[in-house]
Amino acid sequence: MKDKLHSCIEASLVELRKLGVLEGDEVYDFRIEVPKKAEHGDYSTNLALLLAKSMGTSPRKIAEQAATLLEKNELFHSVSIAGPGFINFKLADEAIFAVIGSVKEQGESFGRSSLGNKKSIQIEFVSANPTGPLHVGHGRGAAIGSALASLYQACGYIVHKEYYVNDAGRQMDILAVSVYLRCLQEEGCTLVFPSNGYQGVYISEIARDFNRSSPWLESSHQSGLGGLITDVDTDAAMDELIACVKAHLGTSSYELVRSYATKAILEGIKDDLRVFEVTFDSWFSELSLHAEGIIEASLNHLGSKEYLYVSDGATWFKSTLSGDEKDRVVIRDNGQKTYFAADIAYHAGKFDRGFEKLVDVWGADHHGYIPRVKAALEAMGKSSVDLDVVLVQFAVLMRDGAPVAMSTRSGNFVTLRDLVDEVGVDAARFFYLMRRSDQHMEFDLSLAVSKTNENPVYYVQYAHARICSIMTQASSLGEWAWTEEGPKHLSTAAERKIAIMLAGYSEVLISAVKSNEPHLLPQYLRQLAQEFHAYYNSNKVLSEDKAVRFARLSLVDAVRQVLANGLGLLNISAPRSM
RNA sequence: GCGCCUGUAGCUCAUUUGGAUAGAGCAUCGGCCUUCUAAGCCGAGGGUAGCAGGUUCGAGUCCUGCCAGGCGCGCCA
Repeated sequence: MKDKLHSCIEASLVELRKLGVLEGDEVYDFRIEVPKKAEHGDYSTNLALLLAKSMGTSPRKIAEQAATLLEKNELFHSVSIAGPGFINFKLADEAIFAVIGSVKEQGESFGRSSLGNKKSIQIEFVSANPTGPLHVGHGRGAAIGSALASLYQACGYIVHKEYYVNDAGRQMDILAVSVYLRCLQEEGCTLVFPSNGYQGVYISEIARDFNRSSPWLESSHQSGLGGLITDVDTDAAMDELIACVKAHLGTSSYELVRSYATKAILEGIKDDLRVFEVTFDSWFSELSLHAEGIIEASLNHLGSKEYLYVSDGATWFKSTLSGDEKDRVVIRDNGQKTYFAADIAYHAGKFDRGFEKLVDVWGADHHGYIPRVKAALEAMGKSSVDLDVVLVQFAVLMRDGAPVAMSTRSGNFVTLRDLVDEVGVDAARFFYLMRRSDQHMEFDLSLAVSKTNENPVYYVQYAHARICSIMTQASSLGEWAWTEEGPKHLSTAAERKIAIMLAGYSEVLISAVKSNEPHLLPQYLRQLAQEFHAYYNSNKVLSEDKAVRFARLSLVDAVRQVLANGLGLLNISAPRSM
């Protein structure tokens, strides 16, 4: 509808130029908006305010001239001028309620658009280190990433969802050592478990399973690790411990422990996501980049363009060339490639795989990482503007009014699975998606768990269920249909408001995609549900008057369809009864 | 110290990307089930949008300076 208005106004601009009222051929970025107050009409535009600025005349005067022209269009019931020079439109009933027919006709695909023009986009999200189960912090990234994926898809993009598995590097060594120490303990060895190892109970469970499946370990258990395990919890001590375990087990056995542990954790993560109904198209292993020499290749590429230099025995990437605070190490003086080196190869590789646009969903604590990745993409000859990084803030987890400390290392955290078990997928998702992702969010566990009825998801779902119930009863009264007479029987402000909201659904999806802000959809759905609930309470849908009944049924059925479509994109159920 | 982000009702958050009188939920108070689901609706109270300037027809939104909070600042990932 806004598009239609937009072209009407464009046409009137041409007229104004012909009449000599308007000079030049400047393009004006005027906006069509739905005013907050119904008295201001169905739609309004700030066109005259913009014109006045460049022409140096009074906005109201221009508005009047434009309004006289526009009034001739049969789309409008009336055109008026208000305030500093807003042009307000009241549309003809037929135009306003035409959306009902569109919803009916398009059904599940109502709201979809071709904005993306089949552009291929990859969305990477969650990508949590495989060192433990997903906790409630990861849940937000999972919800946002999957919602974004659906939104992009609805807007005409070809979407690929990926999970980047950080299965290489020191953290995985720490994981392997943690598991191995638990293996020894299971077999009766007494040892001091380092506090900077992974201490969650799930580590012991993995160790137990591993012991059962790998009796070859027994000999190594018996010999123990000697006196090398200390309770000094420094990074250096951990490195020493890692080296010690590697030497003790030998490379192949050590790799066996490590890959077993990684696999077990990853299976757990996949399970957590399955329970949360989040799916991925691919799981990309960081290890595979190392194994296949891909990192090497991308470093060579950077080297050949003179983006690398050696200093203090390490190899550095000149990220400051693209505005990063400092240059970054890609190869440490011990010869090991950094995580960043892998990330360069990974991100550049995404474009080589054919994706035209990338979205990364990261924890907000990684914000300092953006400049170096963008710098790397530029240096690799890719366009950094095709990478959007969506930062997801996860500030405080509250229980009984007090913050809950969370740490993967200590195993002291609330898992995503626990949350989903307690409140269900629908409530958890809606809760995560309701607020701007880059905004700190207070997650009140006591509230989420104990008073689930306060979750706004039920408010939206309830509206849907209510309409379904009406529909069931309507069908028992016989066939009904939306006819040309319909608009005549829909005349209240509330009915217009609902129709305008329905017409704006597609734009909500588009702006959510353009700004990577999925929360716009839940906000919209809540508002639509609110309009419906209010309408329901003051107007009987199943009126005695057949014509009125048909019109109202058509309106609320369109609401039902849009609620269902929106909830569907968020992967939240739209129950027929509650 | 430097960088990024944030500051809106008692609490948790929105605010159509610079628009008209800043809105919801929770909490408090008062109404509405003998008409379609009360997980709902209607009403009341509650605001110097951190503070101070600036930009312009117009600022919660943009700019500057303070104040407060969060995160980041490693040859970790």
